Amino acid sequence: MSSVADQQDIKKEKILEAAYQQFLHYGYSKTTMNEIAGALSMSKALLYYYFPDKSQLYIAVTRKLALEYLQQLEENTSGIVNLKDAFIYQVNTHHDFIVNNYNFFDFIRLNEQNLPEEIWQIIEQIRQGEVGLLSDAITSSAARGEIKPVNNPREIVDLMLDALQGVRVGAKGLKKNTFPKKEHLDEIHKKRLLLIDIFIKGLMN
Amino acid sequence: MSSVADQQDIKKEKILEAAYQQFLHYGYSKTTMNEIAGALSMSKALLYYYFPDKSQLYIAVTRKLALEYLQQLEENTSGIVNLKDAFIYQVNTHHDFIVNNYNFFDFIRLNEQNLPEEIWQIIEQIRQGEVGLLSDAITSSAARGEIKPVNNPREIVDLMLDALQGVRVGAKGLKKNTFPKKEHLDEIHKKRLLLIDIFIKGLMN
DNA sequence: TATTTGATAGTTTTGTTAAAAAAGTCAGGA
DNA sequence: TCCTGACTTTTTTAACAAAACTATCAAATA
Repeated sequence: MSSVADQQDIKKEKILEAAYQQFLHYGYSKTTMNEIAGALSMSKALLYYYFPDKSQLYIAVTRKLALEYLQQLEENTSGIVNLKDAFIYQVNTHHDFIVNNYNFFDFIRLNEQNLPEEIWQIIEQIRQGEVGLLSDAITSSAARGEIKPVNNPREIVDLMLDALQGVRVGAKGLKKNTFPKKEHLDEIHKKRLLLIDIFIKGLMN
Repeated sequence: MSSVADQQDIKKEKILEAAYQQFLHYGYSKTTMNEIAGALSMSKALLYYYFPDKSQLYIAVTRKLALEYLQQLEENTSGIVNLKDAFIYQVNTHHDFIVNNYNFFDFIRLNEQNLPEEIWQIIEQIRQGEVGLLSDAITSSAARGEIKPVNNPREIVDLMLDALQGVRVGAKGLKKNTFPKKEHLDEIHKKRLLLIDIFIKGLMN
C-alpha cells in the first residue's frame, strides 16, 4: 500500500533529481523554474506546489547531497583503523565531492557574502559530521597508543580541516582566497596529503 | 647638496604618506585625488605629475608597506635560533600587519577577483620573502639536528603558510572563505599558534 | 480532497539615458 | 623643472522602461 505521503515523497525525489541535474549543468542563476518543470514534463506551478520557492528547492537538493556525502564518509571511516588513513579517506572523499558537483556550487561561490542561513547550517552540519568522525578516529588512535593523548580532539580536527581548507595553488597566497579553480583541485589535493603526513606526525608519540 | 632626484623622492614620499593616511581612513574608492591633494595643500594636477594615475599611487603605497613589512621580518628573524620561534614571530608580525592596515586593504578585499597584476606581484614578493626566511630557519634547524632533514624546505614552508592562511573562526568552515572579519583576527591568531605547535612537532626528529 | 495547470500578478534583471562626480590632461606661469 | 586652474574624458549614480523570470491563484481534473 503506497500512502499519499509516500507518493508525495517520490514526486519530491523526482523533482530534486531533475533540479539537481539542471543546477549542476547550468548553475543556479541560469536555470529557470520553467526549465526544471520542462525536464519533468510538468507545469512550473506544480513545482511551487511541492516547494515554496526556488531557493528552497536548491537548498533541499543541497541538503540531500550533504546527507549522501556524510553517509559515504560514515560507511567507510568506521572500518579504517589507521588514523592517517582516516584523514586521507576524508580528503579524498571531500575532493571527489567537490569535483563531481563543481558547477552545482556556483550559487555558493557567487553568493558567498550573502548566503541563506539554511546553507550555512548545512555547511555547519557537514563540518560537524567530519569533525565527529575524525575526532573519534583520533580518540581511538590515542587509546591504541599510536599518538599522544589529546585533550580536545574536536578542536584538533577543526584546526586541521581549516588548515586543509587553506591549501591553495601557485604560491599566490592570498590570491584565489575564494573557491579554487577546478583545474587546481588536483594539485591542492596532493598538497593536502603532504599536510596530513606532517600533521599526523606532529600528533604522534 | 640635495639633488633634483632627492627632492623628487622627498616629494613622492610626502605624497605616499598622505595617500596612505587617506586610503587607510576611507578606503580606496572613497578617497578622491582631490582629497589627497587637499591634505597636502597642493593641486590635484601635481599628483599626476608624480604618479601616472590613482591605481599606481595606491600600488606604490602598497609596495612601500610590503617592503617595510619584509624588512621588519628580516631584521628579527635572523636573530632567532629556535625554529618554532621563527614561525611564531612570522605569524605575530603578519597579524599586526593586517590589523594595523585593515582598512587600507579594502581595495584588495573588494576587487579580489580583478586585481591589477602589480598587486599580485607584491603579494607574491611578500610570500617569497616569508618563504625564504622561514626555509632558511628550517635548513639551519635541520643542520642543528633539531628536526629531520628536509628535501625541499621551501615547499614545506609554502604548505605551512597556506595552512595558516586557511585557519578561520566559528567552525563555519567554508564561511568567510574571504577576508576574515576584523573582530575574528585574534581568535584566528590563537589557532595559528596551535597549528604551528603541531606542525613543527611533525617535522621533528 | 489531493493534484495539476493556464493565466496572471509581482519582482528582479537588463538596458537605456542623463546628470553628477571624479579621474585624468594640458597650456601656460613661476 | 615644478606647479596650477581650467578643461576634457571617464566613471558612477539615478531614474525609468522593457524583458525575463519568479511566484500566485482560481479553476479543472482525477
